Order: sequence, then C-alpha cells, then structure tokens
Amino acid sequence: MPLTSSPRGRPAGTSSAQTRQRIITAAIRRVAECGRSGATIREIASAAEMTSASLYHYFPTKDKLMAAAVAAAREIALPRLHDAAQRGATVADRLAAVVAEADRVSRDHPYLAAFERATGAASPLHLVLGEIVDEARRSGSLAADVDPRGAANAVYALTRGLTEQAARLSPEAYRATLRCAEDLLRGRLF
Amino acid sequence: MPLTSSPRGRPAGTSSAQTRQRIITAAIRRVAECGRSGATIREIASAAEMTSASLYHYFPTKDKLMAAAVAAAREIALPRLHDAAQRGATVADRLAAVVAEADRVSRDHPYLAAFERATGAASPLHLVLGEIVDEARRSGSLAADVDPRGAANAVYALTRGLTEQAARLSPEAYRATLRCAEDLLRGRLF
DNA sequence: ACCTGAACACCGTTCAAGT
DNA sequence: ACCTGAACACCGTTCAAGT
Repeated sequence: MPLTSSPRGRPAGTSSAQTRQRIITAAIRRVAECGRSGATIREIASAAEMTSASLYHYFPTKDKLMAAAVAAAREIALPRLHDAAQRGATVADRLAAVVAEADRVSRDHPYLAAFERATGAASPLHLVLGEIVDEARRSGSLAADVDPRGAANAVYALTRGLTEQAARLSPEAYRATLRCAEDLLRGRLF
Repeated sequence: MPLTSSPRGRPAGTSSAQTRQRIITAAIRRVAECGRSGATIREIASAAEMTSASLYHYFPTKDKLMAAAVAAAREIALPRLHDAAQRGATVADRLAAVVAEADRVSRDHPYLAAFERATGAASPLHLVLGEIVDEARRSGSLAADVDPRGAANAVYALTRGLTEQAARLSPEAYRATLRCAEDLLRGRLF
C-alpha cells in the first residue's frame, strides 16, 4: 500500500449511529449559517470529516438528510415545551409559558432557531399549542362559538411569525415583541 | 445569413421597460410555483421568451432580479392595505380591516402569497401595521407602558403566520383561523 | 459495511460574437 | 442596445473500485 493513499473503512472507535449523528449535527450548523441551499453536501460532509460520496452511504438525498435534521431538532425542543405547557393556571398562562419556553430553547441552542427558520419546518410548538387549546375547550375556557382548530391555528400563526421575527430583530427588540405577544394572548394589548 | 439562424436584436414593438416587466412577471410566477432556488434563471428567461444570457442584460444577478420582483409585488398590495387602514373607528377595527384586506389581495393575486412566502421578504403589511400602532399610541389607545414597535411587530408576526397558514389550510379552515385571529386582536379569544 | 476519487447532468454567470 | 450559443466553476448525485 502506498503511503500517499487515503484511509479506507470506518475509523476505529466510531459506530454507524455516531457517524449519522455527526452528519446531522454538521447539517444543522451549516444550514443555520448558510441556509438550506447555501449549505452544500460537500461542506456538510467536510464538517463531519468525510467525503460527500461517503455521506450518501448514510442519507440517500439531501432532502432526506434535511428531514432527519428537522426531526432531530424537534426532539430537542418538544420535551421542554411539553413541560412548559403544564405550568400556569389559566389557558393564557399556559400559552404564555410555552411561548416563553420556546424563546429560552432558542437561547440555549443558538443554531436551532436559525435552522428552523431556514428549513421552514412545522415546529413542535404547533403540536403543543393544539393540545392547550383542545384542553381549554374541554374545560370550557374557550367561548363555545369559537372553532377550536381555528383558535389553535391562530395562536400557532402568531408563534410562527414570532420565530421568524426572532431571526430578523435585535435580541432587545425581539424581547419587547414577545412581551406584546403575551399581552395580545391575554387580551390586553389594545 | 443562413435560414437557420435565430433572430437578433430587440423584437419590434417592445420597449426595454416592457421587457423588464415581462421578466419580473415571469419571475413572480415561477418563484411562486417552484420556490426561490427551484425557479431557475433559464426557466424564468424562457417564460419571458428569451435566453438566460439575454436576461442578464436586464438584471446583473438572480438576487437583484428577486429584489426587483419583491419591490414590484409590494407595489401591488401597498395601496390597497393603505386604504383599508383608514376604515374602522377603533384600532382593533382598523387592524382587522387591514388583515381582511390582505386576505382579499391574496385571493385577487393567486401567485402573490406564495411568492411572498417563498421569498420571505418583509411584506407591505409591516409598514401599514406600524402606522396603525403608531397612531394608536398617539391617540392614547395603546397602554402607555407598551412598546409601540414591539406591538407592531407582534401584530405583524400574527399576520405573517396567517399568510403562511393560508397556503397550508383549506379555504374553510383558513376562514375560521382568520375569525379567531380577529378575536385575538380584539382581546376576546381566551 | 464503509470509504474514496472521478464522473454525470444541471445551475448561476460570463463572454465573444452577431444585428 | 439587445440578443445569441458556448463556455466557466460549482452543485447534487452516482458509481466503479478499494479496504
């Protein structure tokens, strides 16, 4: 074997699952930094210390890799949002707690908000908000003539817009926006 | 000159401004249908009845063409939203009128909502909402301790999310969502 | 199974050459 | 000025060949 040849086969001390995770982590970071189309397969592979051809051994297309990254990102936020949904006595309290927790998750995982924004994937927030509104309807906190699905969608629309703004505004301006969004949910903005 | 050669020079009866407009219209449609990266320069040029090389005579890069398309799209919606902002006695009435008019604009220009969503550009809605909230603050309809920029951003976030939902939901479900959004603005959802 | 370099068709963009 | 076909570097993806 010539000394100039590149190493072949799986490096010692790494499992297939670890390699997969390394690729997903690299993908989340690169997509957050450069956007979905700006993050090239070659760069993601390089950040995961392999060739683009090797990456295709783990993910058959860029779309499938993105879907796996979206699912991984969701698993980070979902349990925390679920916990937050338990806090608070009233529906408005719970909604505010979930929105606030979503903000904290963004702070703890700096790449996450930019990644979700770049992919435009449905956030775990939708699920949690739907649950809160459903429960509000069961407990009678929602006016009887209000469509619960419509209410969940409206609140979800608000949070989608907030996530988008988070990437556009300064942290200070975004914090002010969040406070107003909470006032809006509590019915005391205007 | 061989009979097989393609025509050269500007076709008779067209001005430079008309050609520019034709390119922009084609760009809006293709981006709405295929997304920003899915809409290729070659396809946009083809839809505008020219070569991609010719298109570069009018726009130096794809980014500049997209910016021009965004500006053109804005000019469609802005006057109508401005008019709607005059209607209604209270702040909530005016906000609801603008949101409703934005919905009608989307219906009148089927490609527009998808295009704005695909480009992620700041919509003319932002400007109009900012004006309404500023006026609300001057007239004292906004609580003194509320940051007016934050309030405008929060309402804008809601409308951005609504626009996104419009593409995802059935017309019926979207209408229910719009009604709940109005209730939310009026402070009587929860 | 896992990895490689080299190739494929396609993209945004450029350019010499035509009218 | 306006348009063309042909080329450029780069992208996602494939593949024969290595261990």
